[in-house]
Amino acid sequence: MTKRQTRGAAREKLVLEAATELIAERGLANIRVTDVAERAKMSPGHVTYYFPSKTELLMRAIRQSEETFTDQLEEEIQGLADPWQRLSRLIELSAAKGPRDPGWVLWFEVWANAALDPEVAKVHEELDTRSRGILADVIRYGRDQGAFTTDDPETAAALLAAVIDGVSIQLTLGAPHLDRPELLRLCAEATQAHLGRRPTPPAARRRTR
Amino acid sequence: MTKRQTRGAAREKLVLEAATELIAERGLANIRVTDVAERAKMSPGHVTYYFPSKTELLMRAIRQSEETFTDQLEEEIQGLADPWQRLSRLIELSAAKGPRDPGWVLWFEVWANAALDPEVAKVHEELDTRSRGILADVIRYGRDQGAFTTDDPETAAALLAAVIDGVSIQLTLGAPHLDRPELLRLCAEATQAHLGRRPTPPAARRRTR
Amino acid sequence: MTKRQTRGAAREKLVLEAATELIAERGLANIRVTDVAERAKMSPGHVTYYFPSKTELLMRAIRQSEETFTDQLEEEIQGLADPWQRLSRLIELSAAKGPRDPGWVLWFEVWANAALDPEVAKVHEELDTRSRGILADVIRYGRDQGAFTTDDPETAAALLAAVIDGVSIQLTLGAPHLDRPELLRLCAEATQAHLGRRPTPPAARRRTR
Amino acid sequence: MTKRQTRGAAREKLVLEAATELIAERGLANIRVTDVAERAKMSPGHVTYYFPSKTELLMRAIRQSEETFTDQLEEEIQGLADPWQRLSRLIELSAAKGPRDPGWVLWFEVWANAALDPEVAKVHEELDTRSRGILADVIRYGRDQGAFTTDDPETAAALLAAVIDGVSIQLTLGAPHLDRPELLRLCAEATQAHLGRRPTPPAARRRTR
DNA sequence: TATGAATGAGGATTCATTCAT
DNA sequence: CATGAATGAATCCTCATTCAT
Repeated sequence: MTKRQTRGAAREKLVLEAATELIAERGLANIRVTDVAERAKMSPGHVTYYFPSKTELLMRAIRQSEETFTDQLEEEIQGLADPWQRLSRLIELSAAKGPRDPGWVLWFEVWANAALDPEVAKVHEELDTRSRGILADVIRYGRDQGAFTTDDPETAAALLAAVIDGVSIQLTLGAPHLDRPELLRLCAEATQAHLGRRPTPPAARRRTR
Repeated sequence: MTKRQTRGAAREKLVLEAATELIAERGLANIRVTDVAERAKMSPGHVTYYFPSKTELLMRAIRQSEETFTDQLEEEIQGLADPWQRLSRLIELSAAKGPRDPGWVLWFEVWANAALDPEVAKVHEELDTRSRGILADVIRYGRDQGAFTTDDPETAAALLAAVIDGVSIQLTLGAPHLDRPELLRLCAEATQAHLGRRPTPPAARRRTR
Repeated sequence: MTKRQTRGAAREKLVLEAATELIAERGLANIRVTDVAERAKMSPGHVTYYFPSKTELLMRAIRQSEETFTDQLEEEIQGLADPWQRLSRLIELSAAKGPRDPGWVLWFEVWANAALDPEVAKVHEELDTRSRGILADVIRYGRDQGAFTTDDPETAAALLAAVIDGVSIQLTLGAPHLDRPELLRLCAEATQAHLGRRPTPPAARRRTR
Repeated sequence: MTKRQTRGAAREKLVLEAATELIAERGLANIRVTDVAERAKMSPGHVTYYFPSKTELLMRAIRQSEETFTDQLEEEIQGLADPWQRLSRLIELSAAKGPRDPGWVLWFEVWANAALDPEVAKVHEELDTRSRGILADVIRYGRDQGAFTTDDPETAAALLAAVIDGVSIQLTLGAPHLDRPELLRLCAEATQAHLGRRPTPPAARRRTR
């Protein structure tokens, strides 16, 4: 890898980061190529040089953001031996941290656009599949450890994904009716009910998506 | 109400319907005042006459769509005496009907915009509150009938809302991993686990949101 | 025709005229929508309102210019009873008036673009067909009057068109080797040779295309 | 000439050829420096290194293309002793070969641009003069051989040039009214009429401009 | 020589909004 | 009420040209 390539990759990453931030802040439809360029400290023309179309740019930004999160999630999860703790930590890390959580605002954009644009739909499915795979892995691990009772980890993962999504919507939009710990407890409870008993109440720690 | 007012109201409704359809089809960001005017068979100038700003127009379209649905939902639900049946029918009517369900695509738009625009956030909270109120009513009814065990219908409603939302995202985006009946069963199951046993298997009928 | 329509048509004509002038002055590739708008005294957006694309605008400008000329040509030609005079006047009116003759610069643009763009090719063929039709009519008239000898007016028209075009290129580009009267004489001579003898030398009058 | 210079000249020629092809294919206005660079298999920066401005590049491409053709034309013509044959072969080689003949599409560009840009006008005059010189030479040769009757070869050449140009426009733009042999016959006929009788029927061979 | 990343002015096109009719 | 022509700011994208390597 030459110096030039390194530099190019670095600048590309800059653009991606700028785009990611801006989408979360203002929404896909409300940012201009120029905004991204400004934040990435380069010319608008150069943003287009790397990313031929606006859509292209935004798609890539979304994918990168999610991959970064997933990598961190998997790594942290591996360190926990107790299945219930692992599950509970997964929920805590995945669910929205609170109003306007950038990671989830990004997901809202993906959902809205995936429903309309086949290109985005493809990206969504890809990310969604990987994400659900991680959930299923956690469940399989618990089953193999004898902690969970299930013969269909995929279905359990679908339920888990649904609750996390549903609860995160409420958290991201600042639903004033329940606080975060309570909502996360609901997630865990629903999953536990599906996977078997032993409601080990999860200890809560923090981490921003 | 004079003839003129009646006519005006009718045309206003036309615009609203046109806007609602278009948002679900193409997304908030991709429709123009002119598009709405064309579909409502009037001039762009006249659309603006009724709705001073584009935002205004879209906000009202969203609210009206949801109110229509809620009205129908409540009416149909009232007719069912059995609490479990009522709950199960609620889930069935509320959850997405399948890929690209217009009602849910609209919700995706609301989420994405509510996270960024206080105006939309206000509308979202209003609609969301009413919606969760209906869920809580169903749960309270079940508790009063002795079918459900809970001393916090609001929390139960929050869980129910979360699962319906989460599952509907998967259905609307055409997740290929599970089919609708199975996903609805997951919703019912999770709610039942929270509210007490007695898993009355829900009878399935159709209705479009 | 209402006042509004009249006004619309008038403004459309304004745009057309502005575009025609500008193309002849600077060439198709070197004018901007803004330039046309400025000369037509309206906003650039409105130019696009009438003519969705730049190409569209320019095509129409070209067609209108040619039609105007053709109409005038036909009218003037009709007035001449003598076939040789009619032919000679046709040549004089059609051929380029001198360096940078606007009408012919426009034709250069048409040729260059017709060779590359099917849309323009279609317009060219249409105009070219009408133009050659007029030449053929003049020749047929001469034959019917007993002045010309030919049993194929179309072929004679093709030759006449070729000489006029060829000579006009030289005149428009300011070829310094021959003057206009001499070149027009060559056109007439070549046609006469093809159509029969009696080389009535044409009397020259002026008219700008 | 060192190896380096040879290599440089070779690359320069590559650029010229690429530009020539592209202009004929897409038109002067529709090609980018980058396009030329791609076809010449070098970087856009390097194309600019050889040709400081886009205009410069295109001018030279046009000139080179024409010189190549003229050289070949003169060589082939020399081989024919019979004046009428020489003339007829000249017409055949010079006139457009059919729709979209690249050499003539290039000429269309030159005409269109020469009418507007003095730089191009200069190049056009230079090429045009040389070209008409060849025609005049052929005519002088015929006169010296006693085949043609004329005391003004320049004028005869002007007529010949005009017919060839006019007929080639029709051929290049795919005029569907006459076929090539017939049109070439018209060229020869018109020239013969001007130069004297003795219509030696021309033998037809091929060559691309 | 040669590269290709980077620039940034330029220009077509879009579209909410206004307003004369 | 209703129209739709007219506006012109906003914005995406293009591309000749530069320059560090």
